[in-house]
Amino acid sequence: MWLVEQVVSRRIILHVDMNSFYASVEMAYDPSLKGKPLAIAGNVEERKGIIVTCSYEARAKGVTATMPLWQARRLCPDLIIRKPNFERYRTASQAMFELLREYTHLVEPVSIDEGYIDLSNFEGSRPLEIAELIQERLVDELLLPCSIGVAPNKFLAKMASNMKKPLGITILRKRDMPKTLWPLPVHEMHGVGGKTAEKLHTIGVHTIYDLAHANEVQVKKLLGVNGERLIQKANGIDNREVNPNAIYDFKSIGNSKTLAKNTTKENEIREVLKKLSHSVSVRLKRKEVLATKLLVTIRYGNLKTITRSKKLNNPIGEEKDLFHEATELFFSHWNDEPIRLLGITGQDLVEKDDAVKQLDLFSYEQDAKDEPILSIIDQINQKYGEQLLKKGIKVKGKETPTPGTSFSKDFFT
DNA sequence: TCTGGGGTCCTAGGACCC
DNA sequence: TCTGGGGTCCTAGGACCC
Repeated sequence: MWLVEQVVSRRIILHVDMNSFYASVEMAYDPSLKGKPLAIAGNVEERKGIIVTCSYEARAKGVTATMPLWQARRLCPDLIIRKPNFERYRTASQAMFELLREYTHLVEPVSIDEGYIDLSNFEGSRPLEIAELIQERLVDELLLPCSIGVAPNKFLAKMASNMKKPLGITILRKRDMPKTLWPLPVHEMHGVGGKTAEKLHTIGVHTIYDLAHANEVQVKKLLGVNGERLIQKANGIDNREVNPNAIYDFKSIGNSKTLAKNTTKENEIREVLKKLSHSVSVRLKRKEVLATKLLVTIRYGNLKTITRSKKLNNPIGEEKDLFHEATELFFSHWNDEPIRLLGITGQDLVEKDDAVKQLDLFSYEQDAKDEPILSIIDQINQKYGEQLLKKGIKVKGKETPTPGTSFSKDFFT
């Protein structure tokens, strides 16, 4: 126990946070944009465009992320607006993480533009020197500015990287907390949003100090298990590890689209669901996974948003299957009011190979009673024959198990 | 002229089973 | 007569983050 605490307390974690990432990448591609008020905005030609991110020159004029485009233009008439170019951002992101991995493999990307590094076992230079080197190199080699937090755990590193922007490096030790962390309003804490802050205010918690010293029972009653975690973090305790493999266990893949105009037309709705099914299918295939649960999001004209989901008998990934399930879900729950946004998300993802094995076991049990055996074999062959063949598995057609018995491994040669 | 699109995690109620 | 209690699965919604 003593040993564990020694090890834990000696960790050195960096949080690297890229400064106005999309805008910086655009500036790296087109140096003429440098030093100018630049905003990246979606839906530029439609009425619902909002600012995704903007340069510090734009921020100086009052432009902020999520601000409607028309409002940003009014605040900053010479604002340069670019549409997002995700391919570019992904490429820049990869280059950025590769640079970080030159120092250790213990790099955990959190999103496209931020990540944690565990330098606890790094020999040689001091953590601050490494942070400075990383920051310099990202600017010199990729033209991308970042802020870095250096701390004994993820939470403090995250809070630290947020303290100096742009191009800051902040060390936040536990003994610095009373001076730098505790005086901050509680809503500036990572994990505390508007609603949680409001709830905390009702019990007299206004600063991170207040939270650190709040009554645990009271906070837990108010916020559930999250309340306990928040109190721990406010006290500088966070034992979460830096996990370089976290990016591989993604849980869902979805796409949604705010329509140019609200609609009640069925053919338009089908058209949108079709496009969404297509893009989700492409992304599922790229990651070689299938969805065992499908979620449809409907946002009405009054911004009321509902989700309807369905557990699927068989994992799916094909556009037509996604479309089929999505339309069924949609039309059995739509209240006929005008639609503003539609979304399709595949959840509970399984590896394609696993899915094939499981499907065979189940599909026989479910379908066998009503259908001739051969047609089930045909079904499997039709749907998965290609994949099975690739793996050197051939489905036998001559076996005739009694309906009601389940498939065994012997069913495949 | 308000408010996009990609996610994760947690909670809570009902069904169902033992 | 008047109904336990625990566990799991499914679904819907909410909060939060970038």
